[in-house]
Amino acid sequence: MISFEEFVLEDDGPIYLQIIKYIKQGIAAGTIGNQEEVPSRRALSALLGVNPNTIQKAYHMLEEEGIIVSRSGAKSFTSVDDDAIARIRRELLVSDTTVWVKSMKLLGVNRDDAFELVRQIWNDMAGGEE
Amino acid sequence: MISFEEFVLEDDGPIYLQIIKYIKQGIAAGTIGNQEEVPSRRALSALLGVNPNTIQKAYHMLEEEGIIVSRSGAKSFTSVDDDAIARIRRELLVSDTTVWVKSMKLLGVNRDDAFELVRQIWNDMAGGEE
Amino acid sequence: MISFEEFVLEDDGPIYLQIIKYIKQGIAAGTIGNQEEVPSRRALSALLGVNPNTIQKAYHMLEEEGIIVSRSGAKSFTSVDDDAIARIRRELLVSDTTVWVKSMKLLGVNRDDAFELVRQIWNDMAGGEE
Amino acid sequence: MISFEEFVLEDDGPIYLQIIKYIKQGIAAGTIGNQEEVPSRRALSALLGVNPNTIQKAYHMLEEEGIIVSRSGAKSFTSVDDDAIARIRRELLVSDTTVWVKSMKLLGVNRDDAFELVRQIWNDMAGGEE
DNA sequence: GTGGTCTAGACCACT
DNA sequence: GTGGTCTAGACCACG
Repeated sequence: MISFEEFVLEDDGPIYLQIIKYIKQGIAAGTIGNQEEVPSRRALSALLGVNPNTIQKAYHMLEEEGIIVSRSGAKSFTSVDDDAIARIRRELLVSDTTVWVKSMKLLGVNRDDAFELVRQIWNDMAGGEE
Repeated sequence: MISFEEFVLEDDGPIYLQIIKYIKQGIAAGTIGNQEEVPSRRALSALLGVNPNTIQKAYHMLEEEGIIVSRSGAKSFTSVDDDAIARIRRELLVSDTTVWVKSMKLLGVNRDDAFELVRQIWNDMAGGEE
Repeated sequence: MISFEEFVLEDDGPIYLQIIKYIKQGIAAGTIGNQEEVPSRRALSALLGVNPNTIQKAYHMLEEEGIIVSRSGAKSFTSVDDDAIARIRRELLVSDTTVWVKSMKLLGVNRDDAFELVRQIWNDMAGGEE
Repeated sequence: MISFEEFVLEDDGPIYLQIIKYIKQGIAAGTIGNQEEVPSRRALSALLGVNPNTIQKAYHMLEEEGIIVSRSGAKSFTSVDDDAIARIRRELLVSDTTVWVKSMKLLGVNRDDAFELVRQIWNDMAGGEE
């Protein structure tokens, strides 16, 4: 069963996109495996405090991407082979890093200063690889 | 006069927020100084190809934050002292970098691999410091 | 025993309403008589390939209308006198035909062209009187 | 401008399908022409007493069928050439007539009796071709 | 309990 | 004012 304990709802963009990104990140990180059970619309709706329809929209788009499969009346599961995982992982790595690099350039920071800033922040944060 | 040459319109979120963020980043980067003239609503509307109302909305919110003020008829100017600039800059640097580091850790990327990925992407992008 | 051989499941509206309409039409047509046995929930569920709850819902509404009643244990039977049959039949004939005539008039079809269209379609369809 | 004076909201099926059918019938009957203005979402929403989003759904599906064209911020218009009109007309004629024929067969009415019933009802109704 | 669909209301960008 | 999108709540069929 996919856990949403780590999920925090931002008020940045559409909620359904935040959910999609969270699941993709989990798959790319290996936290979410293949044929893993997905929380029901109602359960996740109650947990996150959003409307079931919003969850439905996120799941529906993931289903169109082939990342989860749903059958009416039955539970839903992930469906990701190794190729799909690699594709999702690369997609997230490039998009997130591009956003950050763009921000650094806009702030007039050169690459070495940016790396130095990362070194200061990286170790202060918990979790992940060291 | 504030330049919008570096500005690229994304289809992420509301346009007026993108404009606000661009100006704040410019101030933080030092490319936009104090008492610098802001393009007229009409001119910026034509340059970016967006509706004048959208520009008006962005300027209005910046005025409420005290970041731009209207003087001498129709022209508007920035209004930020050095302390404000330094504060905004540090805030943006830390928050954007923290977001990216968090994402890399979620994806299980170690620091050296993350740096290597940045090196690949940094030079492929136009603009900013080299 | 009511036969469901002629029944075809559409994807128009709620299934339980389709079942109710089918039985009412059968009564109006005379193919379903008074005190005729109704298939068990389980049997009809298996025959139509729909969920037993859906059958239950249809039967429950028919019971509330007094059209079927439960007798002698689990078996259910129809309960309609001749006057009721004639009234239902006339209602269905007039309402369905009125709907069709209204549609033809809206489309600007005269009566003879409408009849010619019916002749083309009537024979292509299976079942019913020839 | 398309008129909705003749439109009556049934509680049969989905509202957006009723709206789609009404517009298609108008096009097939010649009541609605090419390049004719379509009521705005808000205006039709207020007139029919339904949510603007329901109108939006109907219009969106009509746009996917190429029957109306919409531009953001501008009014919407129909877009139907003679071929499209003929296609829509045939589609409605066959589907409506098929429904009626199916109903008559289920009620055990033969073709001649059905025709006689139509003759009784046809002239009692106002409008359309005589 | 499950997933799927329809209707409702608010917000955004644009003319 | 216009069209487009996001979130919300209720209902239906199904296991």
